[in-house]
Amino acid sequence: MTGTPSRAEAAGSCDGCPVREHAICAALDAAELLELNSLGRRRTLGAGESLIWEGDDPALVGTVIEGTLVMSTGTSDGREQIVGVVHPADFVGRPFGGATRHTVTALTPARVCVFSRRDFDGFAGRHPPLERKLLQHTLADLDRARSWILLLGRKNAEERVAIFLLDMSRRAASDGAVPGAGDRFELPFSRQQVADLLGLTIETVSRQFTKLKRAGLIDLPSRRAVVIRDRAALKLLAG
Amino acid sequence: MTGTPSRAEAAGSCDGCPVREHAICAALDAAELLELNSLGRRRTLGAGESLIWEGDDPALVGTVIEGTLVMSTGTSDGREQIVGVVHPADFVGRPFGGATRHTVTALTPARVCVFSRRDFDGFAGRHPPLERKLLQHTLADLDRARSWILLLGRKNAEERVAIFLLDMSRRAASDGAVPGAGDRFELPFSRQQVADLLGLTIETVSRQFTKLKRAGLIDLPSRRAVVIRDRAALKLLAG
DNA sequence: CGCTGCTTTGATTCGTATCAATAGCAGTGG
DNA sequence: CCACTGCTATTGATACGAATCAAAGCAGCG
Repeated sequence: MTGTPSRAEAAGSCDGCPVREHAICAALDAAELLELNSLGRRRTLGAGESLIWEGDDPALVGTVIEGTLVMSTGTSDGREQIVGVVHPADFVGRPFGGATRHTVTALTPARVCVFSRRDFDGFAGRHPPLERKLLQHTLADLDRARSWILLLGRKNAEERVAIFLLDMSRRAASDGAVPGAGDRFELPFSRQQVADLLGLTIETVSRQFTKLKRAGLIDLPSRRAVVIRDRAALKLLAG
Repeated sequence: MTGTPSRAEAAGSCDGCPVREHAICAALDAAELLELNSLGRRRTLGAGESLIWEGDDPALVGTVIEGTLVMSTGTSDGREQIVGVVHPADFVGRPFGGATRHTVTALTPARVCVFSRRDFDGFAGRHPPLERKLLQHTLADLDRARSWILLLGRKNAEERVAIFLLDMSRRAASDGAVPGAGDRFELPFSRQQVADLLGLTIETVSRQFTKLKRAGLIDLPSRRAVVIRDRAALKLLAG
């Protein structure tokens, strides 16, 4: 999807940044952007690499430029739960006090525009439009978190997997270059990670995948690839 | 806890408002507060009464002055899930576009300071400190939603109930007039509502309550009353 | 070609839901 | 004051879905 970064982008400027219009930065004009930019830096992450650890302090915040990341927590006895998925243009980290509660890990190679919380808080305080954009992003995150609560509280394994696949498909369609896409995509998640996201075990996820495949609703050409064959039926299962 | 409302408060002014310092209004000075106040009105709700319905539009937003409310959604086949609990000083409703996704219902008699979303959005846009406060509240809500995701995704019935009771106890202690309180409190929830909150059935909740009672960790003097007898043990169960 | 790690599949167990009945409490009217 | 009613909560028996335990299959990679 991304070609070679332009020289300006590589050098850490915001010109040609693919999320310029969608991230909170959209609230800033060129001069302000330059100022904010001088406070932060680009960070590249490999798949599996973590940006922030649970309980981290001094904390980092930032905007995802490229790649998919997850926020996760564990219970004391080792059970894991993914509590949020972070996509390009999403904001990550916890501004305004409070220790970071989650580990943030890249699932795919990723680029993030990061700031120390201190710097970011200060800058945001001087730029209300930025805070307004951040508020809007946060409200959207909260909506997503709440539908996830419904999924985890009241949906069974089949419904969870159906919802997950439709969700992934929608996202693939939205940022896919090809307009007709969305029916065929690569998951950024391993089976275990899908399980950690849906509050299930890897075995249950696997079984549900094969069940959907056998029923002809989806196809699984490779471990990470998914093809939606019968979206309507899938939506029905999603409840 | 509340005496007779002062004449000013009854008339709809903010003087002596019990959440003046904790709600988003804390960001405003006297003059601004007067202006905001002129846009809204007080609404009194009886227990069980709803303030906002799922898919509502024209939408309402506001600040809870007194009482406990819940935000809930249901699946098409009638399963219910509570996706958020709203306490005094909390903000409720969805500003900035997007249809309201949840029904908001009072569990106890409640007073809410309400605005039309349109009016509120406009006012907020002209008052950055208010938006900043709202952002902080929203970030806190998001944190709470995410710990709830962990609970629903990875905790068993016993852990869920233990966490719930400790949570309720903490809240009772924080707004209780008596400083030594927190070990004895009234639940604003029926058993069914506890079940809807914890993603369980009423029978499972009841069984866990009796189990904790028999184990001597809690006491249940009446349907809604709870006494914590062994907080340490309860914390252990909470995981 | 044979590791190594991920995924699928199978057998069984366990926790919670479901179904069904009883018990307790609050309100109502005799 | 007590029977009656309706509602909420508790308790019990059983069923079912997902977890757990265990093994085999499959891809990527030295």
